[in-house]
Amino acid sequence: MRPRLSPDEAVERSDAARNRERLLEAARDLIGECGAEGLTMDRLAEHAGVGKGTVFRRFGSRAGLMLTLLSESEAAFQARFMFGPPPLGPGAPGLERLIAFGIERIAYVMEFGDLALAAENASRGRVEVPAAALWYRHIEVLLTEEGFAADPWLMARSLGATLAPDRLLNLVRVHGVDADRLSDSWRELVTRVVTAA
Amino acid sequence: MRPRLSPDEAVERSDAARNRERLLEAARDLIGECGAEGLTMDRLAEHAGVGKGTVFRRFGSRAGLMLTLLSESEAAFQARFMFGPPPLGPGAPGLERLIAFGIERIAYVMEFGDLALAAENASRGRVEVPAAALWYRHIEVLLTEEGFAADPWLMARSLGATLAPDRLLNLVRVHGVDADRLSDSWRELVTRVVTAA
DNA sequence: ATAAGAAGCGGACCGTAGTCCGTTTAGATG
DNA sequence: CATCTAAACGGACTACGGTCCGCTTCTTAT
Repeated sequence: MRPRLSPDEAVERSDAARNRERLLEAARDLIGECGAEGLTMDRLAEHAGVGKGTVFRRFGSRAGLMLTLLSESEAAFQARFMFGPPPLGPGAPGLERLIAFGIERIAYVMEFGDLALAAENASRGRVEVPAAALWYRHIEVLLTEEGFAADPWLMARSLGATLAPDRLLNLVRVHGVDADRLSDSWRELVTRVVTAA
Repeated sequence: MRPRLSPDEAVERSDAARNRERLLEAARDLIGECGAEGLTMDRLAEHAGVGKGTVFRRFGSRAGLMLTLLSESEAAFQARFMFGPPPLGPGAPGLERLIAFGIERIAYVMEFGDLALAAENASRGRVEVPAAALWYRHIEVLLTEEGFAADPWLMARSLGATLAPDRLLNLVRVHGVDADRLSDSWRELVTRVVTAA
């Protein structure tokens, strides 16, 4: 009898693995050529030499694809604020970590912004980027650590909204704001929020 | 010779006016039936008995249509915070007006959120809702009035991001947060930002 | 090796926003 | 009333994201 595999340990079929590699490579190619917003699922399928159905089978949606492309850099970012050296990682006071978090996030968006933007726009009904829950939680913990008692859960989300890629990119690209100015404003914001009135 | 009219005083042709009325009525009908997200441009055209091209000629895009539908309530909202009675309108201290502004905005989004959401999603490249410039300016002025000196322009936009319809609706619909809690958090936020450290 | 069944595959198909362009018509002119 | 022209019209067309389902291929048990 064929051993039933639990979903976790299900093995990927070899052809499936090959196609996934092809698709990711093709995706990076196309993004390199045309930018993230120039990547369409049809062109990706054609460029990778697979059917369109395969693309959607792998990644579920365009957003899912973008998320996959982002995952390494996202993971690296997460690792840095959770386990890395201070002031971003543990070891520094909460406020300093909060400031560092925003500044690093701003830098991150400057680098991977288009991709993050494409990942956010789940076509149907605003699906939240899964990593976001982690950032919010992180901010919430730091707020609490600094003695912020009034609904830190919600305040974390408000502060996090300030760092949303679409907003930041809009400020930079349309209004010509630079990263330093964004960082200064973030510092001012969180400092005032944390400092008891 | 036919007098040349400047673009401002160009008169709308009678058939155009008739069609616009038909379209707006049909749009309100369909939204009443299916909600804002259920309104498609094809169905609108059919329901109004006009061609699809006419719909786009009138409103430019789906977002433009939604904006038009919102315009009266938007105008009313603007009038209230610019000329209405305190604490929302002039006459109250800046901080109180700021608090009132957020609370009213939250209430507004609870009422017209879907429409506002549909108006925001300009399909091509993040066009800013024109009214937003006014809100931001309003917040900026109030911040300055309260003695906030560190880049009030940018801080106004950060605070404004907190009140974005997609975010608020997500909190309410997905996380079950209610308007009062949002209002409390807003009060806390702006109070801390305005109160000098 | 063979058979069986699950996993994967592909591309026709759908709904949607938005564009294009040949045709119609309002309404001003004489 | 006849004429003329710019504005308005309409619907076929494109591009895109996403779904569906009959066919193919990998994997494993016999």
